[in-house]
Amino acid sequence: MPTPQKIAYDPNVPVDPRVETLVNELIGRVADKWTLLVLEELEDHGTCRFTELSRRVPGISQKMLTQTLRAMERDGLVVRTVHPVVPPKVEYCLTDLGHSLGEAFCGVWVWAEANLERVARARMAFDARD
Amino acid sequence: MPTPQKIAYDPNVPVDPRVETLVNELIGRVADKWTLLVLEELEDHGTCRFTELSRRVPGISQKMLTQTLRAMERDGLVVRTVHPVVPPKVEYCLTDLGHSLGEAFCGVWVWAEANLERVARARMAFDARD
DNA sequence: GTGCCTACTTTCTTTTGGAAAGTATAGGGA
DNA sequence: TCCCTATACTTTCCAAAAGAAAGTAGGCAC
Repeated sequence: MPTPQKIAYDPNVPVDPRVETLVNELIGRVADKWTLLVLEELEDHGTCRFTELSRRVPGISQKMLTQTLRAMERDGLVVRTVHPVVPPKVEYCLTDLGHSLGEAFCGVWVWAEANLERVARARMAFDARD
Repeated sequence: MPTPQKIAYDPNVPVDPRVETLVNELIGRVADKWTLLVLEELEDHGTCRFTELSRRVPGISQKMLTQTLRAMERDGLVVRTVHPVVPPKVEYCLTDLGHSLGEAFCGVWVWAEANLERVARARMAFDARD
């Protein structure tokens, strides 16, 4: 292990550009509307079934829910458990990694809630120009 | 002001569903790949010109850069300054609000850098199944 | 005149997303 | 027996969004 793990970002330590590319790709994958909403739902309600999620996540289509859950499973964020019964029962829950991502995004939820009004005012001001 | 501003999320305090809808919408707007990458660039390099940004943000097209910057401007995240010269010179920089969003996303960057390998391993394991 | 510079805009094509219908399977009711 | 229900998808079709590339404006150097 050549370097100890960093805790916070330090702009004075240049990052290996290959690492930066990988980080950008991962951020692009993970910073997705549906991934975020599913993550939040699983954080708040723990283990969920497919239909439960599709009811809880506002506006998601079944297609996007399947895609999002598969991608999250592949990335190690959720575990998918199939119970071989009829009608089918499939449960999804967060892994430790998924939970840690949820915590990392926590600041963004807090920010959004705290700044709703500021953004609304900025939009009104912008739209009123000209 | 009916309630004091919350600092952290408390699952025991139910949130007004209308507020939750607005927060979801705002998250959906702001948690966008290009918004994040532009935000990072402006955090790291301060004021930037259009072409500079399009060079620095990997893979963005001019069209998406314009769209992203306009949306960020409308939301009060960046300021756009036009210098009436020829050839044109337009500078973009973060507002306080934009900077605070950057800080809120900081946890996600740290998470991504810290967990690159774990995600890579999860993907390999997933792809090796069957 | 021709070309150059920047910050876009426009046009066209490809990719992605959403809505709705279809699939498989077993049990229960008429 | 036939039909209906329930769940977790998959498929199909169409609209919306994103990407690539070319076009625009307008002063200045040559």
